[in-house]
Formats: sequence, structure tokens, C-alpha cells
Amino acid sequence: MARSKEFDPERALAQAMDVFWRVGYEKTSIEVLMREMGVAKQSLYDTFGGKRDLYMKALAYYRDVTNGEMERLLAKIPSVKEGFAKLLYGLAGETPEQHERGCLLLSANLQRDPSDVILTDFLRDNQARVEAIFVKALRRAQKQGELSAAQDPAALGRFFVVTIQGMRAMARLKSDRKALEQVARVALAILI
Amino acid sequence: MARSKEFDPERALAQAMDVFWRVGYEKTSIEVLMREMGVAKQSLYDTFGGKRDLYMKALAYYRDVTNGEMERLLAKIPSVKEGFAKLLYGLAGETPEQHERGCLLLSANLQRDPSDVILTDFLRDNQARVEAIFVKALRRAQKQGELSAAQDPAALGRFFVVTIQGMRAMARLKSDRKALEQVARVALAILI
DNA sequence: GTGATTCCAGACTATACGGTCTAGAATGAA
DNA sequence: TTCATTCTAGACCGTATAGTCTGGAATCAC
Repeated sequence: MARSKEFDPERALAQAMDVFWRVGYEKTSIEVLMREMGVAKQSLYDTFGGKRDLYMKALAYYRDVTNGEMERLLAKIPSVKEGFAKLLYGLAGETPEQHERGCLLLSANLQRDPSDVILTDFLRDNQARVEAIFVKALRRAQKQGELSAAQDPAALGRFFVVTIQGMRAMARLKSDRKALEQVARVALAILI
Repeated sequence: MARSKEFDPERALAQAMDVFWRVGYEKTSIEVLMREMGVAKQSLYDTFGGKRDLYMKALAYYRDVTNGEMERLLAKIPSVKEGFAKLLYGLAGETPEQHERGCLLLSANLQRDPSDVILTDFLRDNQARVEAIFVKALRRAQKQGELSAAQDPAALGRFFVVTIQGMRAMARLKSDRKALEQVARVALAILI
């Protein structure tokens, strides 16, 4: 048989995600990817395909990690309102470096070529997934009597997707915890 | 003396802005700028400096136009709540092409190199300007008895900046008027 | 008309980058 | 040991692009 891989593909993918996250797709060169991933050029192309394939894999990896965390957070906290508060205040309280990185998928949305249907569909699908996570939690809140049955979970879910993306954009421009907490407080007041 | 310019520099700048808006800074080539602006290469460099100088001028132009429109809209409508409603529903009701373009300055924020302090400062300054426009309107609302004096105009102003940016991000990904109107309705419910 | 200036078209340069290919060393199963 | 496979290192190629430079035509004040 053959020689076995000397690097851990998942670990290398995580490193690639990290680079794309910090630097952005266009500005990331194959050279820096090789260095950060610790993989030679030929191995990179053999294992992940070209730069764009690697990018798409990194996006999927990012999505799985972050959505999983979010879902777990909302599920484990009895009070749904508290769960959303943790989410928003947690975002506000991130480090300046984290604020600067922002959200890989939001950056992907604003850097993408609109004619790139593969990427666009991927991001649309992800937005639907996040909305679904939020709607599920909001329905639970209604069932628990925490949230008025008159409210529309779908509308509220979309609202929080919008709020988080807006906060991410603001945080990326200026890492101002207090300002972000003000926004979080206003947004959370919707949940009555 | 000399020959006078054959093109209108402001008109050419508006065209450049349009290209950067649709295509993004990185993907915009000098060649397409020349074509769309109707200006030869040498004239472009003589009049506007390099690509980056032109970009910065286009951003300033965009800022002046859009902020001016926003300020005028909020000032001319007696009810401040109605003014914000017009703003948000207006955004929701834009054409798919407009949604896809999104906001030039939001794109600039998410495409920028964080080490680019000139651009970063420019965008921070603009965010402060927009917040100030909103705060001014919200104070008026309080004076008119339209908004509770217990509310914090600074926090609400930031909240609407965040909401609009989030809506812009969502609209760029998927031009869904009804979904955006749902979000607008939820956000406007804050104004009590 | 004259001369300074600006216009346009296009050649040219330097650079960066994605991707392919070559060559030899390292590895592991049969 | 043998041999297929994967590894690393780096040469190489094609392309795209920002910016400079050249040259000749057009324009305007004097």
C-alpha cells in the first residue's frame, strides 16, 4: 500500500478556516495557506482540491462548529430569553481580535460574487438553518409561557439573525463592548 | 492656457462609485473603470490619482449622497416613528438589484484590510455621523411626546444602525421583501 | 498662429498569484 | 526487499492587473 498522510486533514482544514477568517478569500494566497496549514503545495491540491474547494470546505466546517455551539447553548438553558441574552451579550463581550474577525459567513456574503450560485446557495441555506434554530427556541419559549403566543416566531427569528449580523458588522468596525451591549439590551426588549 | 477637460469629473466619479458599488474594490479593474467612466487611463490617473484614491473619493461621494437623503427624509416627516418606518420599509421594498448591491460602505467594512487605518477611520467616522442623524431625530421624537423620555436615544440610534446593516446583509443574500418587512415591523416596535 | 496643456490610444513594465509538473526522499504493506 | 503511494521542495507557466511612459491629435488663451 501507500504511505499514510503526515498531517491531520481536519486540523489542516481548521487552520485553513482560520486563515480565510482572518484574511478573507481574495487576499489569502496559496503560499500563506501552505505555511499556516503546514502542508506542501502538492499535498494541498491532492487533499483539498484548489483554493476555492478548500474555501468551501472551510465554510462548511465553520458553519457546523458555530451553529452547533449556538444550538447547544440555546438548548441547555431553561430560559429561552436568557439564552438569547447569553448569545448577544456574549458577542458583545468578545475580544477586539474576535470582533475584528467577525463572522466568516457574513464576510463571505459581502465579499462574494453574486453570480457565484454555489456559494450563494450555501449561504442562503445556512441562513435558513440559523433561523430554524432560533424559531425552535422561540416556540419553546411560547410553550413555556415565556413569550406571548401573539408573537410570530418566524419574524422574531429573522429579526435576531439580522440583529446578530448587524452587531457583527458594527463590532468588526469598532470593538466597543458598551455600545454593543446597549444594542443587545434594546433588541432583547422585543421578547415579551 | 490649456485645453479644458472633456468629461465632467463629478459625473465620472459617480460612475466610478457605481462600479465599485456593483463589483467591489478588489474585483474592479482599471480597465472597466475607464470604460464605465468614459475616461482614458492617463486622464484617470491625472484627475483622480490611483485606483485607491478614486475608491476613497467614491466612498465619500456615496456617504454624502446617502446620508443627505436619510437626513432629509427624517427631517421632513413630522412623525419621527413614521420617518424610521419609511426608512426601513423603503429598504425592504427596494428592487432585487438594489438589494444585491447593498450598501457600499457596509461592503467596504467587510472587505477592508483591518490594518488600513485610513479606510477604517473613514468608516468609523461615518458610523458616528449616521448615529448622530438618528439620535437627533429620536430626541425630536421625545420632545414631541412621540417617544418615552425614559428611552436612551444613543442606544436606540445604535440599534437602528445595527438593524439597517443587518437588513442590508440579509437583503444582499436574498431579496425577500416580506421577510425584510417582518424584521422592520419587529424593530419598529421598539419605538414606544 | 503659437505654445502650453489635456485629450486619447496603446505599448510596456513589474509583480503577484493560482495551478501544474518534476524529482527525489520517506513510508508501509505484501 | 519491493513497489505503490505520499511526502517535500521548488521550478515553471499562463494570466491578470496596477501603474508608467510615449506619441500624436485636439483645444484654448494669447
